[in-house]
Amino acid sequence: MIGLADCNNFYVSCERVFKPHLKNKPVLVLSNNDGCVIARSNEAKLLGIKMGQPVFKIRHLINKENVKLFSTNFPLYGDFSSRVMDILKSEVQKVEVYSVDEAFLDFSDSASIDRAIFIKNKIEKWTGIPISIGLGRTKSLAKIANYIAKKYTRKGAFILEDHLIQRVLGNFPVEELWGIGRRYGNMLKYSGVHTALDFKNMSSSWVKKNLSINGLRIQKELKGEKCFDIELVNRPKKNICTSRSFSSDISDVILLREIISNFTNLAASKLRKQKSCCNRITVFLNTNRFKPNDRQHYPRITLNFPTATNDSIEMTSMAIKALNIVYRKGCMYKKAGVILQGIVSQTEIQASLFDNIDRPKRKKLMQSFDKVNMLIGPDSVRLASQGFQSRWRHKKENKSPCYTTRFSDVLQININ
DNA sequence: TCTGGGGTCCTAGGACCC
DNA sequence: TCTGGGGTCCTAGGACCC
Repeated sequence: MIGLADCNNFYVSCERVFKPHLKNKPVLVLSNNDGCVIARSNEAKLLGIKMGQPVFKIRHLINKENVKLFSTNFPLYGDFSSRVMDILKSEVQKVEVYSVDEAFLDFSDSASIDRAIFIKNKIEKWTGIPISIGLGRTKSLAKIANYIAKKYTRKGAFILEDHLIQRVLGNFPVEELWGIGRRYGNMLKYSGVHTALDFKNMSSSWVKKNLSINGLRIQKELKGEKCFDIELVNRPKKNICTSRSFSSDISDVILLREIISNFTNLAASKLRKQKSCCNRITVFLNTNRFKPNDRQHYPRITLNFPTATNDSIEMTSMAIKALNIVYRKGCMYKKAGVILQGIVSQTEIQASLFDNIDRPKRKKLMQSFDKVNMLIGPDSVRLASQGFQSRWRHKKENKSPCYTTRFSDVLQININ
């Protein structure tokens, strides 16, 4: 059996740990710039607030129902995530950390509802984060079991045993299946496939033709045939992207250079962290698509490095070169980003005959760069091109303290 | 006024090779 | 009548995930 542990309303739950009076109250966590809803408490879901909804469209509801808002606080969520994962790893031998709030667990040694409930309770007691655990023969079935555990059980745990599969699938909406998104969901319903059971009974060749190989795998998994294994090593990323929307529109090329320089440096440090180099860099800009009367421009350009690199200086000058090519004067840009591609391990680099950079020296420089920034804080050492302006940075008006990752934010308790 | 960020995989088609 | 066969690599676009 495979288990899926999934934290309930994860970001909201993290915020509630230090604000227990918000239990049973409607709470939202907002995206960067406090623009969209990215996490909702159950109470907020009941008010009809949707995932991804722009905040300004539900402002009246927020005021009327006294919904509590939080800006994102990723250091806090990241820290809680690793605490939860550590507990899971102490209870189960093989754990695949699937996302910030989800993990697949190998229950092949012993799968019982009591064991699942024990783990769930331990996590809640030790971290304050509520979690649900679902068990099934395959990852896809475990996902379904988790959905039921979360929605229909009190204990927060559920085992999808063989004799239940027929009935459960018959009542499970096809668009809720793992790997079936909105497009496929609509297409399936249009073809008369409404439940997971309908999907399971479709002809495999039709599924393969219309939903490609991955659709076929999902179908097999519903039949109990394992197609996705638990993966224990986290594979290095094949693409690394750093992008942001700005708090206001920007047309100033000098400022855009600073922004692109900052994005490139962030991406480069992610690249070095996983001990990789990249062969290509893409720079893109977007104007504000919600202002159709403004001049629209969505340029993107990819430049190749002569030799795969993870050197911030080399990468930044390439990125700025790219920006200078695509930038159009007079356009108001709302978002920009940098994507690194052609990622290879730093030990497998094809050297170039015409390379004129002193690689060993630069490597040492980057190592010191990273070390200082790790010890003193991000961007303590930076390239001059990164600048010091901050007017493009995010609006975060409701950010909670970093209770668990910053000494100055640690809670103080007065004992009388 | 105001609309997130970071990923993966698959497929088709074009350019190229012998 | 009749115009080969078998590959690789790369990229863009489209689907999906959290």
